[in-house]
Amino acid sequence: MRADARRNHERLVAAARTTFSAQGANASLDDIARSAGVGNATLYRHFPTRELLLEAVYRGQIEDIAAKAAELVASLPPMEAFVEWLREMAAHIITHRGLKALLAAAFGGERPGLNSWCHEVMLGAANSVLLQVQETGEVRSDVNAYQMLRLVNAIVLTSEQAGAGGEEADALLTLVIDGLRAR
Amino acid sequence: MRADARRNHERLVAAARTTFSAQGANASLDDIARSAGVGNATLYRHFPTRELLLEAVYRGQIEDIAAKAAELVASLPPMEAFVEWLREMAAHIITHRGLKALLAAAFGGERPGLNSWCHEVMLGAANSVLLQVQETGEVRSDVNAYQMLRLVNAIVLTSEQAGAGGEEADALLTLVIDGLRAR
DNA sequence: ACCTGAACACCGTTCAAGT
DNA sequence: ACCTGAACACCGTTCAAGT
Repeated sequence: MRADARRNHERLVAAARTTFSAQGANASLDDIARSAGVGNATLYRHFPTRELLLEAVYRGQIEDIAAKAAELVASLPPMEAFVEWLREMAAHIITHRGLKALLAAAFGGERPGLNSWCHEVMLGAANSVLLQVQETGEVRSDVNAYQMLRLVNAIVLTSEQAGAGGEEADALLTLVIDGLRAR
Repeated sequence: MRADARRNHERLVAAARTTFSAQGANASLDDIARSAGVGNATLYRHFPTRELLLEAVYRGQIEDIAAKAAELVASLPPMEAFVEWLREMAAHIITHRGLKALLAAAFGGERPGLNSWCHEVMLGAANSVLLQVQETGEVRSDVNAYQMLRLVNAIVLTSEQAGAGGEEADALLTLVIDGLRAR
C-alpha cells in the first residue's frame, strides 16, 4: 500500500470517529471525507460500504467488550460474570451511537451475520460467559449465545435516548436476565 | 374539507398502502404522490410527516390487533389469551413492513410515545391481556404493559426477514414469555 | 382554499481526468 | 496506483404561480 493511501486511510477513520460520535451513524459521508481533507471518491475506494467504515472505527471497542468477558470470567463467580458482562456490554453500546449501528448490521437487521468479523467476536465472548453458567445449571440450557445476543441487542438497539431510554433499557435487560435463569 | 381535497386524501392513502407493502416503509414519497396522480406538495399538505402517512395507512391494522385482544380475553383462559395475543401480534407485525415502521416510531425509537394514538391503543390492548394474568399470579407482577410491549417490539423490529428472521423471532418471543411467567 | 410542478439543497455513487 | 472534483440520479421540502 502506498504511503499516501495509508495516510488517507488513517485520516478517514479518525474523521469518521469524530463525526459519527457527533452526528450519529448516518452522518454524511461527504462531510467525513471533507473533514479528513480527502476527495469523497477516496472514501469509497477505501470503504465501499458505510458498514465497513463503521467497523474500522469501532473495531477496537468490540475487542474491548470481548476482552471484558475474559476478564470477568477470570475474576468473578460464573453467574456474576455472566450478568455483569451483559450489563456492561449493553451500557457500553448504548453510549456509542456508531457502535449501535454496527451491531444492528451484524445482529439486528437485514442480513444478520453479514458482518462476519463482528458477529464472530461477539459470539465468542457471549459463549465464554454463557457456557459456564449453563454448565453449573444456573441458566437454562435451551438458549444459545446467538439468541441471547439478539435479545440483548434488540433491547439496546431500540433504546435511542441516553436518558429515559437508557434506564428503561436497563429494566428490560433485568427482565430478560431473570427470564434466562434456570428454574 | 373540499371535495377534491377529500378525494386526494383517499387516493394518497390507497397509493401509500400499495407502495409501502411493495417497497417498504422507506419508499419514495414522490413515488407515492405520483402513483396517486397528485402533486408531491399535496402529499406534504395532507401528511406533514411520513409517520402520519404510515398511521393513516395502518390505523385499521392497529385496531384489528386491539380487537383481537378483546376477542381472546373473552374466549380463552387468561394465560392462553395472554400468550396467544403476544404471538399473533408479533406475527402480524412481522408480515407488514409499514406496520413495523409505525410501531418503531411509537415504541422503539427516537422519542417513544410521540405517536400517541398508536401508543395508547396498543397499551390498552396489552393491559387487557396482562392485568388478568397478573391477577391470577401466572405472570410476574413487576412488569408493566409498556415494558412488555417494548420487549416484544424490540424483537419484532430487529427481525427483518420473513424467513429465518421470523422463526428466530418466534424463538426469542417464547424465551421472553417464559421469562415473564411467575416462579 | 387547494393544487401544481418547478426549484432548492442535499445525499450517495460513479467516472473521466490528473499525478 | 491512487487521488480528485465534477457530474449524475435521487431524495425530501418549499414556494411562486395557477384554479
